[in-house]
Amino acid sequence: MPLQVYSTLSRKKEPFPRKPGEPVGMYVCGPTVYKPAHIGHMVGPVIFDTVKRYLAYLGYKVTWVVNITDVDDKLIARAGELKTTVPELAERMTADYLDCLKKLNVTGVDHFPKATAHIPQMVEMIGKLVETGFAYPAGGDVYFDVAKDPDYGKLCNRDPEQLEAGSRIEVSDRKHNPGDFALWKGAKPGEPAEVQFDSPWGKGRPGWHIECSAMAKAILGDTLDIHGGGLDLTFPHHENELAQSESANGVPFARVWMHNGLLKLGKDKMAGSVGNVVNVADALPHMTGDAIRFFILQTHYRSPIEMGNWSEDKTGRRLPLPDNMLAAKTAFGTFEEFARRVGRVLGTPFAGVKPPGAGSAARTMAMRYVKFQQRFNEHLDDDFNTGGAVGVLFELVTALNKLADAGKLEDPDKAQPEVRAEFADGAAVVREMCDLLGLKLEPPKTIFADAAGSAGGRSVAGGAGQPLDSQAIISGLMQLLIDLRGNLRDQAKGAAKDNPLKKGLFDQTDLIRKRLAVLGVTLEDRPGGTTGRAG
RNA sequence: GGCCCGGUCGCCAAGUGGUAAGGCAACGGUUUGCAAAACCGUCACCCCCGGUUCGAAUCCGGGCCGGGCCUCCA
Repeated sequence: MPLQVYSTLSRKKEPFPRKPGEPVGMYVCGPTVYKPAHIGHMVGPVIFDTVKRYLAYLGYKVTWVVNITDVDDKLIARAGELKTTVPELAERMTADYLDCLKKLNVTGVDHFPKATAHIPQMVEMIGKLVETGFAYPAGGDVYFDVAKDPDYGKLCNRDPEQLEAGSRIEVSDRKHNPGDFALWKGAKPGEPAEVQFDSPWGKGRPGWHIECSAMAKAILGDTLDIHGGGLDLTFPHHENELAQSESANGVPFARVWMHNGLLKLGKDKMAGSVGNVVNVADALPHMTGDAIRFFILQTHYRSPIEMGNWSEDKTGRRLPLPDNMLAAKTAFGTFEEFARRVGRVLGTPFAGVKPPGAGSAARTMAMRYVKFQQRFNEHLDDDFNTGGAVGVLFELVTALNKLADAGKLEDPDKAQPEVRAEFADGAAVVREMCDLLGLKLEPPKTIFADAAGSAGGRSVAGGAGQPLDSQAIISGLMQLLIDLRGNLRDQAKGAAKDNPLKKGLFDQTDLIRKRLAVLGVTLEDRPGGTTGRAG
C-alpha cells in the first residue's frame, strides 16, 4: 500500500501526490513569538518533523519551511507590558522556540522565514490583489474582498454567508463585507515606529494571513505539496491564505492540507486563557525531550492528545506534570532501558548502532526482524499512523529482550555469539525505527559514567593551579563506592551459609544501594558487573 | 444555530467488514543473596437502539455523550 495522506480539503485519505525522488515543498505555520513555547506548540513540529523523516526515508527530497511571526497585535501588547521593544521580545522568544525544537530533536526545518524580513514580498502580493480587483484599499488598510472569490470557504467547508452570520467581530465601516479580512493594517496613532513599514497605502504592517502566502511563495513557489498546521488554524487563517494565494497566483496553493489535533488537559484545550499551560521549559526538568516527543507520537496526529488529569501527591501538592505525560515518561523508560542494554551487549552505545537502511534489501529481507519493520512502515504509510508504529516498536523491543534473556547475552561467560549477532540485527532495526520517529535514545547523563571515561581523575590529579573538577571528584567517589560495595558483596556471596558475617555484609551492600537511591542513583547488579545510573 | 471530528479495558491508545495491537496502572509467577531491569501469565461481549451482511468495533439510519471551529489561538 503506497503512502496515503488525509487532506482537509477533500476530507479523505488520498495517495500522496508525489513520487519518490521528487522534491516536496512543505510549509507549516509556526509561532507568533510573544510568549514562551508550551507543549501544545510542539505537536505540529514533532509531527511534521516525523513526516519529513519518513518522506526522506522513502526517497523524497523535502524542503520544510516554518514561519516566525514577529510582528502582530499580541507582540505589540506584550512588548508594552514588559516595557521592551517588539524586536527584542521577538528575538528572545524566537530563541526560546528554536531551543525547544532542538530539545525535542526537531531538526528537519530548512527555513525559518521571519515576517518582518519579507515585507516587500507581501506588499507585492497585496499590490497584485488590488490590481486584479480581489482587494481594495480603504482608509490606510487593505482588505481582501471575499465576495470576489467564488471558492471562498472550500477548505473549512462553509458558505460565506454562514461565516458572516456567525462573525463575532464588529463590522468595520471600511469593509465591504463583514467577512473581508485585512491584508494590510494602516498604522494607528501611538504605535511604535518599529512596527511601521512603508507601503503604497501608507505606513502600517501586514495582516496576519498574508505573511504565510508571501513567504511560502518566495521559498517554495506557487504550489506547496504539503501545507500543515494546527486544526484551529483551518479557519480563518488557512482559508484566508488559500484565498489570497490562489487569487494572486492562479494555481492551487497546496496539494495536501494536513491539520494536527490539539492538546487537551482534562476537558480543556491547553491555552493561556484556561490557565493550564505546560511550557516546554517547565516539563524538561522532569522529562527528557525524547520522552516528550514519544508522548506526542503515541497518538495519531489528527486526534486530540489527552494529557489526562493532573494528580496530586499525598500532601495535596500537584505533581509536576499531568498524568498521561508521566505515564509516557515511564513507558519510554522501556526504550531507554533497552538502549542501555544494547550498549552492554554490543559494547557500543545505541547511538552508534547502524540502521539497516531502506536500500539494503538483500540483507534486510533475510533478517528475522524485518517483519516488524514492514508492519512499522505500513502504519506510517497509512497517514503517518505513529501510534500504531510505536506499538510495533514495543513488540520488537520485547522480542529482543526475550532473545537477550534466553541467550544470556549479558553474561560474558555464557553469551552465545550467534544469538548476539541476531540481537545486533534486531537492534539495527530498532535504531532505524527510532531514527524515523526522531527518538535519539541517548544514554542519560549519569553523573559518574561520563566523567569516568573522559576527564576522569586527571583534573583532580592536576594539582596546584588546576581548578578542581567537582564532576570528576563525584565520579571518582561514585566509582569507589561501587568498587567497595562490589568487594563486600563478593565476600558475602562467598561466605558459607552458616557464617554469621554473611548477612551483615549483605546489609552493608544494601545500605550503600539504598543511600545512593536517595540521591537518585540506581545501582544494578548484573552478571557482567554492577552498573549505576542517575534516575 | 451552522460546519467538522470523536465515543475501544481503571487511564492512554491502534484497529474502518472476518472475529479486539501496544503502553501505563493492578494482580500472580520466573529470575535475583535482596533489589533493579527483563521475561511469562491474568485483565474488553468495542456508548445505546435498529438495519445491511454468512459475518459489524468497523457500513447505513436514529438516539445519547464529548470535543474543535464559526475572524487571538499550534
